[in-house]
Amino acid sequence: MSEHSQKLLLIDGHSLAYRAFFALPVENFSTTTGQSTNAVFGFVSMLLNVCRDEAPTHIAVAFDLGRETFRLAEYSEYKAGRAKTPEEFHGQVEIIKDVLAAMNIAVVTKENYEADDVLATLAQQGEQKGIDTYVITGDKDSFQLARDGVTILYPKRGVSDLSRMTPAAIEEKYGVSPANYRGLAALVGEKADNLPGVPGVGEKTAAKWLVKYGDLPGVIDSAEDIGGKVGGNLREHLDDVERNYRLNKLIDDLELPVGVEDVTWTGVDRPAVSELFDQLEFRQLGARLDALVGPEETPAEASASSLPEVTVSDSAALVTWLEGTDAEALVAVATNGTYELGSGSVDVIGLATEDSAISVDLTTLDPAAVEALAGFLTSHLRLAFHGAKTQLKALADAGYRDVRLAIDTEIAGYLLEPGARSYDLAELAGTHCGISLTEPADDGQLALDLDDGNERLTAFGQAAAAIARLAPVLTGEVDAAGMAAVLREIEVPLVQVLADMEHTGIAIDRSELSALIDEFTRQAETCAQQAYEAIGHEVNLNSPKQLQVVLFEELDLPKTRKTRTGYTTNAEALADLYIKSEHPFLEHLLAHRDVIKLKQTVAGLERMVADDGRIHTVYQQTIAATGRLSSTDPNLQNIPVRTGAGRRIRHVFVSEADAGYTDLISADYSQIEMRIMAHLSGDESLIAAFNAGEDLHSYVGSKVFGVGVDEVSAQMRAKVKAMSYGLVYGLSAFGLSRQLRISVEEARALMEGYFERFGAVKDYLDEIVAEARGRGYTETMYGRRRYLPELGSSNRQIREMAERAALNAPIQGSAADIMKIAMLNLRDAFAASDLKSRMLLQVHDEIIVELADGEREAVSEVLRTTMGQAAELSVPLDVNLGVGRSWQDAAH
DNA sequence: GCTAAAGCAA
DNA sequence: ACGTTGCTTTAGCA
Repeated sequence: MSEHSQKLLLIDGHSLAYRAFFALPVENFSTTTGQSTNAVFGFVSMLLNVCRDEAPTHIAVAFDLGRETFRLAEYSEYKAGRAKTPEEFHGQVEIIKDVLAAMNIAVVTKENYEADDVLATLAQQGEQKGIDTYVITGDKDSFQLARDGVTILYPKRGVSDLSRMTPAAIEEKYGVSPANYRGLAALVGEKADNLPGVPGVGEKTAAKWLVKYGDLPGVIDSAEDIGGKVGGNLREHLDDVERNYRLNKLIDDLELPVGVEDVTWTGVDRPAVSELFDQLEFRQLGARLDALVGPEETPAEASASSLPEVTVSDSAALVTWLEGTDAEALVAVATNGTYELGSGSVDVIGLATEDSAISVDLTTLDPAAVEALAGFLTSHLRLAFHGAKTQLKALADAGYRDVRLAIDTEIAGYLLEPGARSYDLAELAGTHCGISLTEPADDGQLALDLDDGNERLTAFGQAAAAIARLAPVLTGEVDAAGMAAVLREIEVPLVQVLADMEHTGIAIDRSELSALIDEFTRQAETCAQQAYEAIGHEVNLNSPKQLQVVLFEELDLPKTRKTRTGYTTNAEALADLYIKSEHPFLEHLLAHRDVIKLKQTVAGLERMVADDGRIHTVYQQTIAATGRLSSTDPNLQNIPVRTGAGRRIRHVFVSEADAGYTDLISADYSQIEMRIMAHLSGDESLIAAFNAGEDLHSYVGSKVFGVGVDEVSAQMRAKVKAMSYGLVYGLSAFGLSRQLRISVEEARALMEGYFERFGAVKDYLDEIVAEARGRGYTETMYGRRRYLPELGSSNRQIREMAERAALNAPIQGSAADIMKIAMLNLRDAFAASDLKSRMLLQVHDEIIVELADGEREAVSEVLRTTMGQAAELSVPLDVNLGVGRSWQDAAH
């Protein structure tokens, strides 16, 4: 290529990124992970346009480097008074640099110099080599660089519309040559750089003087000759003008690590750019890049088509495959099985490495093959599953015990995006590996043709093959996000602990349960009859719609708070209505509500009692966005406890005396979230409160109300307690006032008093939200993330919800992490001491253990110390214990 | 089969 | 508008 056809493109990276940031609405540009991308998008879009229009052969992007520029050293007020850069801009410059790296575009910086100096130096070099040069920058000082062969592309509005500032264009616009532009800028001043000019002198006057006296030194020499008010101003501000003139000169002879010849543009690393654009969720830019450099061959198809062919294997082939598999290799497993009400079975297993996959019908295996498979599953060190827990339970029931889990791709997917709805294997394989997969029908959806048995079989081999490909990709992403320990040391080991707890289940006193059902059913009927009598007819008390007719039309009671579909009939509103009207219908309706809820709860429990007389709840490990577990089938984490009638339900959860388990023991963390808040905020007063050994809320109350601990009244304690707990949820003064039934003013005063005493808590909560807004996610003590893209929403309600979620997530999530660590350590501690007692339930901050005969003292000690030592905080982790035959009796 | 409303837990 | 994280039940609609 001959020299004169070369074209050099020089870009001021920071200046263009910053302009792009303000040109594009930030709320329209953010990834699902919460990273703002508007500046990146605008910058890259501009870059692609210019590359298309100018077809440069050389490109360099300069960034400012170092805070102590020589200009600042000379003038300490340089660029002072600039608005702080918005949170959402942070990080975007680094991403732009990543994109540039992927596009093989040189990034040039020079310590203590600004980007424009770098550009001036490169432009100077370009000119000497006779290369056509284009400088893109939002800084007008660069106009001094314009000459034949050096054009400034100056963004008019936003970044997409660039003015071509040739020497002629500058002359026309400002009335001075590019060489004189510096003088003009010095006279006029530059507000953005905090460089004041001569008052009353604008571009027109400055240009007139420069033309008349030749250049700025000429103007200064002739300052005495200039009359009028502006002449006087000039003479008064000569120092400023000379300073401006010195500072706005761009340095064009820097020693740079690279020269013009080093910034040849050789084309883009298309796969790297694609991956970045995927991460940034840029769709249209990929197509525009294709138009520029030609489309990429699709590696997605390549990897999908290279998924290994699935071989349907018999006993002999299975044994051969197992023997031929490297002991170090990652082996993925996908099974077809069921597990319900405490027992399960498996009939198909798919096994795969990265390049080999088999499917096996387990019902056809001979004993030797079964033994070989069982041995493999318990000994192989790198087994990967997708949703292992159910499969481990089913495998155990089928005789394949102690399967050693190394990685679960569903959990890895959850950690990467804990707010997602599901972690479907086919979806993850598609988005992370470009594999398209038709999912095997799992959970008993076996309505397939028997003729199609082969297809059903191979589906599991194929799933295993996808897992084998997916696992290293996902673990790499988890590691990169700093969650390696959360995955490998908490979540994956926990799978077996939960599987064991679910498999064990908790014993139910069935006769007592059915007696409760009868009792609640009778009471519900009585309440219903009384309610009907009060209004003279029957109505479906479970139907809010029908109730609204009765309450607001028939009885003409005052309207309650509006819901989307009408007026609320919730308990709070009904209680208010009862105070106002004293209508007996309301009384009976509320009583019915209470008792029907209890009836539903106990009836639901009875349906879930398995043949072994126990309830086997299922813990969901990939649902709660904060890292908590949840419980289903049935939910044992919301069994009533606040009312006497509710607590009677806990009386049916018992230890199984006949099997040698005398009691249940319940261990719960005392105020764990408040303790975490004390630890994370480092608030000395709150830490002191926990170390004081007094009742926490009374102690805090004594500080807030300025009285002695003994003088804290029950009301004061209740207020402080509500306040303390509300903090963790982002409670407002309004919410506090409503909960405590006090005025908003009083609630606000209470909050102010609280924050006065516990200021570091407030600072910490504010900081969590600010930090989350900046980087797009929150983090627990152990690095578990929660992404909150809604923090950038322009919808206030959505944004504020995200803010409350942000301040809650690290606290609730750290508590969840600590409890999970405690559970792992408890499992080990029980095993180490050869204790027969076993963990049954987890209710967020509580563990229920079934206590084997004679182990009360030992287990109590293990629970207290293991839970207490699960984390090292700056406050003690207190554990409360209670023992009794039933869950209720074990309450403390 | 879906959503809304209700209410239970930490 | 106003307090986080969940699950289950029922009614009522499609």
